[in-house]
Amino acid sequence: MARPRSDEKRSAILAAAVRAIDRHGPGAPTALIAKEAGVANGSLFTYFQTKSALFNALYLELKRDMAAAALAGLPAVADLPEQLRHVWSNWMEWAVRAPQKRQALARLGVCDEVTVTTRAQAQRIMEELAYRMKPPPARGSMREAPLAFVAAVMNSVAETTMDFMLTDPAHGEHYCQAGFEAVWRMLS
Amino acid sequence: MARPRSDEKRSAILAAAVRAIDRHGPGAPTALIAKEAGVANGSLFTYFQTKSALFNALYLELKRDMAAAALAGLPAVADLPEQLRHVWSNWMEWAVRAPQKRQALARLGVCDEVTVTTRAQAQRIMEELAYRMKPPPARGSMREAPLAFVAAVMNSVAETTMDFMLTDPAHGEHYCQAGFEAVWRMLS
Amino acid sequence: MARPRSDEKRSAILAAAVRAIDRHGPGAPTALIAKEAGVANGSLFTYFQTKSALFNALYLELKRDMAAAALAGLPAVADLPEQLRHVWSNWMEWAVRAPQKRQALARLGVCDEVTVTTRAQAQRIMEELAYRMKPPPARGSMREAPLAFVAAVMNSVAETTMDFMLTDPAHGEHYCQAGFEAVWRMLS
Amino acid sequence: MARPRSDEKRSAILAAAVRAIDRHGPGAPTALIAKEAGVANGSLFTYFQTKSALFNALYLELKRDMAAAALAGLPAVADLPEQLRHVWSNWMEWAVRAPQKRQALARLGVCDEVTVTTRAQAQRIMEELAYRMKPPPARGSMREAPLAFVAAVMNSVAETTMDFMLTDPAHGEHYCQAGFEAVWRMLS
DNA sequence: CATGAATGAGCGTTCATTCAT
DNA sequence: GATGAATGAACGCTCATTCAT
Repeated sequence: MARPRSDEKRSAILAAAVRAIDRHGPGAPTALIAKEAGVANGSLFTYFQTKSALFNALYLELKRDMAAAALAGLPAVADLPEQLRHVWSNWMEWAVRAPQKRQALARLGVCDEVTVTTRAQAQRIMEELAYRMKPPPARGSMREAPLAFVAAVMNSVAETTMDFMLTDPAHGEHYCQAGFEAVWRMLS
Repeated sequence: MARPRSDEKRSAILAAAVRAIDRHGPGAPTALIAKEAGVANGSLFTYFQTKSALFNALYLELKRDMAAAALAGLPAVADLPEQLRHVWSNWMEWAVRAPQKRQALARLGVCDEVTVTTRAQAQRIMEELAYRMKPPPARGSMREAPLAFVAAVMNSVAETTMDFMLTDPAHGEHYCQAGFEAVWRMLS
Repeated sequence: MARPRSDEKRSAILAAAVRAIDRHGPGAPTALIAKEAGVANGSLFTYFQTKSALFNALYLELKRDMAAAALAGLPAVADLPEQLRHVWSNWMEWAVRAPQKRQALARLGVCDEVTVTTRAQAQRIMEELAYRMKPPPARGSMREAPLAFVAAVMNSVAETTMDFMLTDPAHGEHYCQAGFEAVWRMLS
Repeated sequence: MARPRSDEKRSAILAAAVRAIDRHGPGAPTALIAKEAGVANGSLFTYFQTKSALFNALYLELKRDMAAAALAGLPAVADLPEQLRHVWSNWMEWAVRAPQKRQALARLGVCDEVTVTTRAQAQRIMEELAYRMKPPPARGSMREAPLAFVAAVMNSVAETTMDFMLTDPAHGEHYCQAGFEAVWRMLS
């Protein structure tokens, strides 16, 4: 099957899915997503074979988006802690800037429709983040933990931090700081 | 008085719900839950006014169960690190012993049917855990973070650790150890 | 089967049914009726074998109540028009005084659960009213109409009049008058 | 454009609803209506958002149908009584010709799902009938009654007459006559 | 390819009636 | 007899997916 006509429509569907999942969770009807995207009900299935396929694609897209944001503008020359802080800030800022994406991603993360395969791909994306943030292991037993575990822990702390930043924006900076410190200690 | 409402049936429904949510997520049909519990479809609604009510009750029950397991047999006299390690071990063991409960709890935690009120109650339960584990803050900026945030971060690391322990049981002990160390460093 | 214990309970159920049907129509749950009557769910079925049986009994009771009210205090010696006006006034006053009964009766009148047998019995009750109101037929073709038809027409005009009196109480007297006049002309 | 919404199907649903309501009252299951209309269960909801919406639309449609039938072929030049008799005959004939519609309309008329708004629209339709039948008020107190009341009374007598015509068709003509006379006297 | 009507299995919940206590 | 929990068929409505246009 040739690639469907319009990349624009594909993107519109993905963007609409973000908003729909943010508001209604993974139970958001495909009809609603299509409507928000400005395409017909059935057209959604031209671009994604099933609702699951859409969700899997979206999950990866959001992970990539998040990772790219976190790594954006990374100063090549800077001492390690500064780099780490930069990545962390970027990451948290992404969540604050695009709360719908953040929420959609969180909801997709726990939804059965996202397959193990997809999750594995996503993990690989995240491991790069972890890799960049991980200092040379000096001591402690976390150093022997597989990268996947480190990445997952880091990610879960990040998620929690984002939650608090979004729920209580007045102290956003404070949570951001505390979250970073937690991760930093964990890793060092 | 007529046949009294049976605690046994109530428990059977809750237990059935655990299994059903473990397998099918919060979308698990009430009919399935009832069937697994060995009661009629409509009887479920004698014990819980709505599916939501059932889920909220179950969420609290599972949190309480988990907290109780974590705090079980806490040695009164022991130095702090030992106590912490004990709690952490209990906690992880609970997840390994009752993976369905663990999974159901995780799924309920991200489901819209669980209300803010219920979450607030649950948080209070978990804060006790955090309180017991929290060492006297000596330095660092985590010390100024509200207890809720500390509890949430700790919980998220625990969840991640459980995931790895359940997915890769062969290295369960290793993850348990690494997770503990992460939390320990974070807090100290 | 002996008559059930308490006539009081039977009456309480009937009275509760009036209120429930007034508010919810014939779809009112038996459980609600029982609750309003202050008896247990199942007890209702000790006094009335089925919901239908309850409704049929209530229908007759209300018709009787209405007819009795209409004929109450009928002056033995008075010219015909005066008697008729008296009956009509009584009738309308009943509706105004007991709007729930009136509404319940109206709702039961169009409900399938009330059987033809019951309706026939009710008609006999109403025919007495018609008989008392019917002047000696002098002319016109209504004179040849069967009493049942006359009674039914009279009843339908009365129902309509009641509706307007209850909906627009400010002009109640006016509608009462106009309704009476309509019936009077019809019959004379 | 995709398959357009079919007026044929819409009509089939309305017609099926007439039959279903005639037989089972407003409690008729939507599934039954859909089946009788030869469409899928869910298709009914493509044409009418809810069961209530269907009932409201049907109520208006039937009222319009009835009014149109009553006014059909009204001789332009004829003395007043003759015109009135013509309308009345048409009206009664409609009931005899389409007893299911008549019955469905009667049942819908007392059903809570038909809203006040719909009833108001229906009243406007019926007032035209009343207007055409109302002779120039010469005397009596009905002349001061609002048109709505006159229309309602006329309608209720018509309904009663229809009932007798349908229940006892052998004397249909007789009831038709007597009903007309009743209305005529009432109004004149 | 785009459209949106058509499909029908599936869901949460209700309720008349029964029956264990 | 009184109670109210138990039952399970039934209902209105949704929604992923298909397919006629």
